[in-house]
Amino acid sequence: MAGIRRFDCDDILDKAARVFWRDGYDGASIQALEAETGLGRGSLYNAFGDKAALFLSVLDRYAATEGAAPLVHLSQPDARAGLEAMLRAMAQQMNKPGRPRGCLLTNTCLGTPGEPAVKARVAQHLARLQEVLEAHVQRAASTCQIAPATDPVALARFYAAVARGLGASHRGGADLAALEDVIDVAMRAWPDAIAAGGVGDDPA
Amino acid sequence: MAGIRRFDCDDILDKAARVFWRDGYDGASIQALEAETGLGRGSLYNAFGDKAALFLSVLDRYAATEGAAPLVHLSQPDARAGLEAMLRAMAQQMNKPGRPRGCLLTNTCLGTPGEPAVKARVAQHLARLQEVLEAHVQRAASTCQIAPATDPVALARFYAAVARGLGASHRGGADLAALEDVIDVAMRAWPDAIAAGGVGDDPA
DNA sequence: TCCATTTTGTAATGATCGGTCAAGGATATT
DNA sequence: AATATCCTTGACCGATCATTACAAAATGGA
Repeated sequence: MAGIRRFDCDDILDKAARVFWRDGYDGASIQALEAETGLGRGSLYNAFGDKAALFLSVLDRYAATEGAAPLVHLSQPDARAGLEAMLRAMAQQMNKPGRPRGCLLTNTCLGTPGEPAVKARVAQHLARLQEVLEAHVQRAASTCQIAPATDPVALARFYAAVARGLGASHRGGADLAALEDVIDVAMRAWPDAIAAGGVGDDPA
Repeated sequence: MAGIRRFDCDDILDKAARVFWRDGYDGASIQALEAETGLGRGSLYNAFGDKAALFLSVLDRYAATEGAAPLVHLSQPDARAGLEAMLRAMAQQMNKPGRPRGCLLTNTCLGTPGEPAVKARVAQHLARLQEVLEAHVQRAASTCQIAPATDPVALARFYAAVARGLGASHRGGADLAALEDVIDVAMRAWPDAIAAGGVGDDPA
């Protein structure tokens, strides 16, 4: 039956990701993983280890591909436009047909990963988004694109929360238009350099 | 041992809620529910039906108590202050000691409720928040508290997404200060009546 | 051609899952 | 006091879970 591996690991990880994405870590059965990947139990265990190890591999690949894709928009010079493009890319991504709803990382974070190692890895990947956003805001501040009084950490926390809110809303059934609305309003919170006041010292 | 019911249904529902809240619907085992409530399987099934029916009862009670509590702030005359008070009440509520992390409704929405009836009920409760927020924004508009060009649905969608983002962030380990930061920034998106432009027609 | 290595398919294992059932005991009604 | 009704207890069921063990098979190198 074998001799040399007959499948592409990344391809299998992508297919397995769909199952975890749809059913959650605990909800994904080995049987479902077999069906989706087309591999037998033996192959899965041999190639990736047990369920937790497989999921960790899935998480890492997801973070490196789907999760990282929208972040490329942050590299454009205009910090505000970059952030907005990132959020819109996330919304577009979620609405691509034939894909499970929501975001794998957010779903898993909110779900019930019995394995502590899984929880830790998810938290690690989510923390990375926070770091990237903080760096983005810091860059905007150092290039005088936002109001000087802005708290960079607070702003990064906000947009990270918005990203999670997008995932949660989409998982709950929101369509693309609803996500676009959320982004429209969220971008109103961006502290343009023209504005006088910083964050939090609103006189109202 | 028995003859007449020896427990308070609402008390049991509160205790059961903690289990579902912590472990998710699928992750909550009957054994854990027995341990938390102090009741035997028979009593649980006799009083509430099967697991799905029990969870529906839990959801309804949660929505009527914990879920509805922050909404009372919306009734104050100042629409902006009311909304901010609601969000801060949610953050305070999540950080009360000894309670599971996140929001039961959001957790369940993101998790994997195998039962379609459960999914539907969660969606129904989450839609109610959306409706309440829409009504709140409509009231703000009719009392000239926000810019006339504001899209009420979009604004309600945004703050509903923020509320879910708060739950997701808290579930992921965020502390009260982080949630306060998110709220600080989110309130910057409120379209005060003084401002000229509406939502979405930003020239940028 | 033949062997060693590695994958693959299948079966079996022990644990846990949600759900059920019969037996027993306490209360309310008469 | 007797009876009927309801609740509780605990054991039990089939199904499914993740995991492991093992034998069959196919390739790569000699």
